[in-house]
Amino acid sequence: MSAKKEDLLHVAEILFYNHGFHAIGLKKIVSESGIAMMTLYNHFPSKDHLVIEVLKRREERYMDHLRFFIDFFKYNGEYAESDSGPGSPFLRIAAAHCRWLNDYAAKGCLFLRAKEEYGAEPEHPIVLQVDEHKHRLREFVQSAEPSRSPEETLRLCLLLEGSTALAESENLEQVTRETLFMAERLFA
Amino acid sequence: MSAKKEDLLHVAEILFYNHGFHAIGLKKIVSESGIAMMTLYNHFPSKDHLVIEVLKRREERYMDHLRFFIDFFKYNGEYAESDSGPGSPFLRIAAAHCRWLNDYAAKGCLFLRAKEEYGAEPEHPIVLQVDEHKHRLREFVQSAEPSRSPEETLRLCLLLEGSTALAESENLEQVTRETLFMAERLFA
DNA sequence: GTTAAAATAGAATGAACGTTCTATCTAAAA
DNA sequence: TTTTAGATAGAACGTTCATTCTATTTTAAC
Repeated sequence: MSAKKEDLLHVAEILFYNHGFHAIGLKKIVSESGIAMMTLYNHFPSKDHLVIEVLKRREERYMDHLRFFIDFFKYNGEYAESDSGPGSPFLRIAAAHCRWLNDYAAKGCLFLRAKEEYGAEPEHPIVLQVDEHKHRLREFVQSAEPSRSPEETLRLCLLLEGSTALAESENLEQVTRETLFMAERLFA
Repeated sequence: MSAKKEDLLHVAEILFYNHGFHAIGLKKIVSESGIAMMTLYNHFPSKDHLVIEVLKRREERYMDHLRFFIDFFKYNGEYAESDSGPGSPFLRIAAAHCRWLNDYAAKGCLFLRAKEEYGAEPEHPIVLQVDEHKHRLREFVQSAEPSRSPEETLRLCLLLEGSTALAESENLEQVTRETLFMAERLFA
């Protein structure tokens, strides 16, 4: 991947996340990333393709983040104040997700936001990309602790979505604390 | 309130909810509601003012819905399959909210969506309107069962946000079932 | 029935949109 | 050194945006 393309995707993700997909024009993206309009169209045939690539790369980073911090919390019990040790994978996922919120996601879930903005067409490629992402995330959670029932997996996903949404309007530290408390109550 | 203004706000809310705020132009709103452009500007000085009025009315309907179904579920224990009777206000709020999701909110929280689309300016009137709405909602939850701690109130709000978000990508009946299950586990 | 004010339809405005075009520049292959 | 292909900057295209203007019609008061 060329350095210009990296810059482009980096700037595009920041602008899309801060302003929304329809609110940001390609001119702002190329001017802020210092590349030419035709270079953008050389790498991506349309704005929609750029959006999809941004989503793919964010999913990759989010999943890497989860995997990294699940392991990290395994050896550092800081996901909760209890003495119960490193905790189950479910608890570590909750902690890793809250860390993601703190570091990168103070303005909601970019995937849901994309689905909301393009969701009037349920077969739109961007919408399908988001649906597939949410499916993969649920499967990741399930496979992290296969002994859990599908219902328990859905409950953890609900906690993750809830913490993301609530952190948009409430104090993140409180949201994190209560998310981990609820996860312990439900999955201990 | 004139009938034309009612039509305008009704159509605007549907279009905003289905397509997003930036994606919908005023021309589509006036043409779909069958009124003149200058009539819109006679009632609302700008698109932002129209958005705020749409949000105000949706909050009113949502709160009325909650109040109505909290009472309804008080005398009809259908919020859960348990035999525990009509349940606490917290449990009834969870059930009423899931009913709202089923009837009116399959595409996420319109308030959060507004905050996300206009949130680049934290002092934007639309953003402030959303912040105030979320504050009022939390106070409503707290006052519905004053014996609950602020932490418990935040936990229920997290469940509400989580069910709204998760219902965008998962089956609503499953989401409802697990939301009520979690509420019972946490607040029984 | 006349008059004053409000509401109407639809065009006009200037800016921004996604996309394409053009003409210049860069850099390796021959 | 010349050739060739791709990358570049930025203007141009046709459309749509929020907002304003104009000219006509409707409404209500006297």
